Amino acid sequence: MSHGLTTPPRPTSSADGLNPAQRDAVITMRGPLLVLAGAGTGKTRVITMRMAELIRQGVPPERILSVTFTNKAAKEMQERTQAILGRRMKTRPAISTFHAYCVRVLRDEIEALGYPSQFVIYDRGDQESAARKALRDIKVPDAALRPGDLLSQISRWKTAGVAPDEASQFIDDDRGYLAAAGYRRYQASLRAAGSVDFDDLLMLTLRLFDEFPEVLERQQNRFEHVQIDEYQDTNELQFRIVAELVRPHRNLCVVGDDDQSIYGWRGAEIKHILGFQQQFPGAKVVRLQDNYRCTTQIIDVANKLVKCNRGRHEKTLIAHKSGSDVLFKPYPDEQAEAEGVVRDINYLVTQLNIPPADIAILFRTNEQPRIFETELRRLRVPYTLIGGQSFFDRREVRDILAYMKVLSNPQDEVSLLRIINVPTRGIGDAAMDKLLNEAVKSGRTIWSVAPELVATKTISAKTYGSVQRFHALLESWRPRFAEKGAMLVDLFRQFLKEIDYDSEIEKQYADQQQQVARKAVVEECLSAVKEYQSRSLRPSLGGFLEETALTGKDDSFGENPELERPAVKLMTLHSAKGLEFPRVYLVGLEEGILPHQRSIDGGTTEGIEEERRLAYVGATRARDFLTISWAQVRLKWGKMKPTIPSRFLAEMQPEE
DNA sequence: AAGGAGGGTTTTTTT
DNA sequence: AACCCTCCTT
Repeated sequence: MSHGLTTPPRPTSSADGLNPAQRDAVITMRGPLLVLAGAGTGKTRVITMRMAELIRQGVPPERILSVTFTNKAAKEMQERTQAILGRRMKTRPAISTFHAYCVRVLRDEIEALGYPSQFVIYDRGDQESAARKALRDIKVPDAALRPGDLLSQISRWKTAGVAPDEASQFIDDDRGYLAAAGYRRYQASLRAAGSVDFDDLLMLTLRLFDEFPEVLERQQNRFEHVQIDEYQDTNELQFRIVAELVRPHRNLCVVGDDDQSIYGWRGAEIKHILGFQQQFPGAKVVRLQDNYRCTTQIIDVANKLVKCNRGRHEKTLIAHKSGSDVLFKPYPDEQAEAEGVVRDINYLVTQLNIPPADIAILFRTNEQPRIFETELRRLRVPYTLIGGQSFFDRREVRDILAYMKVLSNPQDEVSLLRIINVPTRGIGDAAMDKLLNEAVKSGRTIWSVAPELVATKTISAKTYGSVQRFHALLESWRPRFAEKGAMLVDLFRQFLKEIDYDSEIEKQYADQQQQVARKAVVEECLSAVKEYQSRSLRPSLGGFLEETALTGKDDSFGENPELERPAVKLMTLHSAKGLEFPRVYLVGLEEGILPHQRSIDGGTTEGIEEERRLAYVGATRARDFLTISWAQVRLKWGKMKPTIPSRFLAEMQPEE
């Protein structure tokens, strides 16, 4: 049987769902291979199988690099491989996200680029603060260019490999001019703090590869095989890193589904999966179209929907089990929608004994779950909100992480700015403004310009005293945290006591219950540190921060992983990628929400097509039951506004 | 400098 | 409706 474009597979008796030719290609092939795997065709299983087979054939595990999209997926793959191979695996395959892989390379090699090896990774919140500060430093008012917009422009530039100095060549209007200036300032301040953002991790790795052949060679020699999951979501930088890595042997296996590409806004380029055969001539292509997850009814609806997209590899999923019809439910308003959905769920859980964990509510934006949460709480249905901003965006968590960052890195001005007056210690906005202006102007730290400003009476002696005291406090604690074998949790608890962080909470929240809840959040942070310390070989504040930046919510915080809790799952369509549930409620199918207003306003077909793929991803998360709902009236900024049913509804049920 | 009242704005998804 | 910013008072 020939390789190349294989025909849709007939289901075979083999449990892996591959026909012999595919099996052959997937498992034994070297050289470039593209596995086009539709939703629910078991692509993770295929990639794991391949890895296990390579190891069986004698490839040392550590010579295989598997790149996944999330840390959660990495962990899962690690476990599956372990389960297949058990004791035969003496070493472990390198399984990680792109970013985690880059961090490992950079920790060893980044000094060549003039960065400290102990660089700090800025998470999304830090990036926003840094962008805000950059705009402040160059005196751009918020109205002219929002920090969020600056960030996405910076990200686009970085992904395209445009350095700060070059950015002005790529602008066509005043906003672009401001953005270019903002980019220069932003990057300079990260540089000065020895910090990197997510894009830097990729960009700097690529720069190392480009400028230091011996570094590239070391990495190339490390791996004999590279495989990438969710290939449809790779951006330009990731693509180029991979291309460099596999250049000597071309043993690259990528798995993905162009119909599930939902990160275009983050720079993901469908062209990489669509053009794989041009990029890697001679590549074999295997299509997996047998869906083992959903019912015929669900697949039918999903197929109809995604067929409306133009730029895609043609394929049609084939379902293998029948179930009940997909339900389409209009509700008078959003309140009724939440009540209706939760009433259904409550019935399933209490009357039919369906495990709550079998049920998911999926939505487009993070403002949607609120009302569902309220209903779930009212009926006492256990639920968890996945992702979103729940934990990490809480003020206390951000404060605490900022303190840790400042303690582990004196240069981190962005974090310092957040906490220098939290709790209030007499360093007000006016004084900070002057300190920062002088610091920016002379390119020094606020600590070193403070004496001059007090001498010229720019700041008051009282303020100066507070600044000095705080500086001394940080300096006295820093070495204690840096000590070898320091008990991080205990130290940090003492530290919080000394700065009297509790007083901040008490001041901020009048309500007793709120205070208790917020203090519990602080405790949660501390237990995360404790947990990290007990598991880590050489624990340090920096190590903890790196982990939280990279893995975020899944691992380092929270007792048991959110996803495994016996509760109804609430999450955005983006977070639902890669998951499946017996029962799914896809809510808010309205113009302006799905497709999102911003994509509609963008006016491009690609924008709408990505929204359509998002709906497609949502629908195909459901194994057996899918309910799609929308509200006919929705509360927007305190006002009821009639809605227009999503265009996707008509596409999913064409005869109506 | 700090806290509180009043007014204006709200535009997505996340490694 | 909720949040953030600004201005005002202490």
